[in-house]
Amino acid sequence: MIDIKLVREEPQTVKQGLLSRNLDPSVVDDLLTIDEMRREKLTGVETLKAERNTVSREIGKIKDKGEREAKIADMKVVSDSISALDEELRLIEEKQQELIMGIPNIPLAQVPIGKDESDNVVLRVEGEIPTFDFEPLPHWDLGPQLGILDFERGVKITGSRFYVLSGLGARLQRALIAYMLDLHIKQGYLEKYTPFMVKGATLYAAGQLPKFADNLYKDHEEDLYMVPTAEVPLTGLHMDEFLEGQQLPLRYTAYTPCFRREKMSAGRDVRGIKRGHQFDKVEMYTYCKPEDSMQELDKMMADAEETCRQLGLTYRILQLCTADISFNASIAYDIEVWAPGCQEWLEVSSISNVGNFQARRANIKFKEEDGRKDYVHTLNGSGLGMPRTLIAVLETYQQANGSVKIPEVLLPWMGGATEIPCCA
RNA sequence: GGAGGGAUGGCCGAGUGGUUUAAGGCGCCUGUCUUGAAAACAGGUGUGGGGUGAACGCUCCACCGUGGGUUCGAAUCCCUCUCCCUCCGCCA
Repeated sequence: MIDIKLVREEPQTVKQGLLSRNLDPSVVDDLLTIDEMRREKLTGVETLKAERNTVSREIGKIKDKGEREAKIADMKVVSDSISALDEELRLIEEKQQELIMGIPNIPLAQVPIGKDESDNVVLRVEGEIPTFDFEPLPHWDLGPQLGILDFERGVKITGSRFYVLSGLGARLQRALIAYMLDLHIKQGYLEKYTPFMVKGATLYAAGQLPKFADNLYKDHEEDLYMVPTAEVPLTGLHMDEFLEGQQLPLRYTAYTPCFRREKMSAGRDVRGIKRGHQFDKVEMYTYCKPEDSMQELDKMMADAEETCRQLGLTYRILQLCTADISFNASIAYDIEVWAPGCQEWLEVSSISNVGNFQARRANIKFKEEDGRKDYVHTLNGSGLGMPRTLIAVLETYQQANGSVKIPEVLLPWMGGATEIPCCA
């Protein structure tokens, strides 16, 4: 949520932010108009309330019956006006809130302007595009051939875009998760195990509601949603808290499954397991002071990148342009790994500095010993997203005989297996 | 699922319609005293929003778990929901 004071004081900044995201800036003027109305209405009703408070206190002390009755009658009229004005004010505030909740974060000046994702900037590519002396298979052929990936039964028990991992395939994914969590712990993040379901208020705080309601799975009788990313419960952790300055930065890592309807992506990426309604992810999340957030962004980037490097994957770093950074983000980078079988770059991580955008919604502040108070900055990044990392590992480490070698760093979790044999 | 109890400031805790403008205590901050500290004493100490001002500030409104209601006036009365505790039942 952006600051209404910023809209008031620097409407041009906000408009430019919207323009850079290719959005209509006229909402800023609407907001200014409604804010003016709101303050006018507020001043009026508060004056009446002040009067009522004073006179009501006097009424308690008045002994003369006639005088007392007269004042009560007067205040009844005042009270009725207050009720009416309060209701008008409520509607105005509701409208204002609705408008402000719909405004995305303002991109930082260094974010490249772009029209769509094709304007993202490839900052660098790490590792060589691997070459094979045989035709590398895409995972949708390789997985079933190895007996570790079962599309039909996933569809049978749940529906399209669901699959079952089996044997060493399931174990490989579990190894990836365990390895990533352990790595991030070493990098200074505290592991959290959170609920996989959250209430509506938590999703509002994280910026997922109201805008992305379509993408969420919701319980049909309670106010409970399946998490679309661990970012949501990790934001919720410190919702409505005043943190001590000396506690910061707080760095967390968590594994959760993620549940998304993917209505927007109907028909896209239907082949294989690249995009499902349920996927696993290890997330990194940082709360810090505003002055430290760019440095924390660099750290989180480096920490996510280290995962790809240790896994021996070929990857590239993209700086997202204004059109492609998420609603919450002020600046963001993606990490994409190369999948030699399906011959494409797969997004396995998106790392964002959210600034105080989420902290405002979630009401997370910190206090310094010298009395300074401010909203924290939050950052989030995947480290990494699961099925796609699994795809890249399978496709990168496949051998001519049809087997798949296990990357060195995963061996401690593989129960002695060093490869997935071709007829598992 | 059933029965009962509870939710008040950073913490403890009083408060069943108007001298409560949330008592008192603890903690914290400032000052006096002291070489320094402790103790003692005095003062201060929440969040959000509005108005005003160059600024220290001044002032008003709201907030006693949530959302409604009754009333001239609600922490206090009524309804709703949430959460916590105790006991019973069921259960991986």
